[in-house]
Amino acid sequence: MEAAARLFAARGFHGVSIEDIGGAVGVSGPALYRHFSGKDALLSELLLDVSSRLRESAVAVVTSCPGPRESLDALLNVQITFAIEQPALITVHDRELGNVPEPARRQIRRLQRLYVEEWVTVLAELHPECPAARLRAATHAVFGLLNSTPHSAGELPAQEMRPLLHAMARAAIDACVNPH
Amino acid sequence: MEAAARLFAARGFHGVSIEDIGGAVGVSGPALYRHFSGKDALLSELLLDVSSRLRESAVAVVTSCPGPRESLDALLNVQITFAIEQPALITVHDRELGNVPEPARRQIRRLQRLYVEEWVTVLAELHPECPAARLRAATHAVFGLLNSTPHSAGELPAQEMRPLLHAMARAAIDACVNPH
DNA sequence: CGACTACGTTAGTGATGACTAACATCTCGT
DNA sequence: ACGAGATGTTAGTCATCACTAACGTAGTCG
Repeated sequence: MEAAARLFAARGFHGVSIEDIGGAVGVSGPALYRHFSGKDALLSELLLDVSSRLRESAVAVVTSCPGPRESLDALLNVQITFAIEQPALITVHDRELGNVPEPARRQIRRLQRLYVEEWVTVLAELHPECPAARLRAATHAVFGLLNSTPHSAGELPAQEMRPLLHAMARAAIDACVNPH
Repeated sequence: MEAAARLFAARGFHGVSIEDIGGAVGVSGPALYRHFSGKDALLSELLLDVSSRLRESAVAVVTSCPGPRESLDALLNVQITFAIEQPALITVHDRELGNVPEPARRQIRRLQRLYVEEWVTVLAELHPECPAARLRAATHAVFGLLNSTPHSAGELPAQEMRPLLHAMARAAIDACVNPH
């Protein structure tokens, strides 16, 4: 699945063949059908895995934080860690939902929506006067900011990237409610 | 080309057939070969068009601005307008470079790099103490933020989206150099 | 009129790719 | 030891798709 994620991120779902994925892990082609019922199922499992891990982390982190300020910091760290350590998964996660067939598609959308709502809830506690739609748009914008790591890969070492992204995202969120 | 951009954005380059593109504009399949030498050429032309338009706008705007502060505002407006009005083009632009064959690929990369350097130059004038690598990473992060519009489509009307993105991006950039 | 060009059509063709079938092999528990 | 299940392999099959060929039909200009 890791190999598949890397290939899907690089060339897109339809640009990768079963043979490619098998080859990347040292087996050849149809061996994969012993583990996945098909190419679609592989993608579904990938996205379900990512979505549920993200949501689980978010829930865990928010419930164990004393207040919204700390929750937001923790949410930022979750997403930043994911974006830096698993750039391929992040890339596939927000590009390939359209290629997932219908039963799984709905479930993935649901998990993604719940993850976003986790953010929006925390932000709403911090800024009760801000309408939810605005907070949702801001959340998506912050995701875009944080998920830019695949594009700036190699520009900066991870140890510098991490606080940079944190500071930028934090500032962007504050600006969202306070247009200066 | 607009139809192709929409389809590529939705399903990925390899997920769209020549027949699909033709069908979307009311002709059927091979008619497209009267206008493009092939599917690759269509994609190349799309990306070349976008990259050069972006770079041209950036150069025009920067040279006609009195100072870096105004230049940055103008650059933000260029990118925001593009992201809001042409979400499909923006999506294709930062996803499908890997599917462009080699002669055109290099040229597109060059234009993209020049566009980024336009931003980095302006930012360097505003923050001379900040290393260029950091500014480059921040620029990519801001692009990610602004290009999030396809994800939050429909959340917010464009008239609200525009100043929101502007404020968030502005704040993120300031935070980049001033980690608070 | 009559050639030429621009632009469309339908009917192949050859390659690629997802998936299946039939056939090894390796590791077990008994 | 041995049969069973898990996990490979190679050799098809069938659909899809980029692209070509051959042909039709305006408009345009001599």
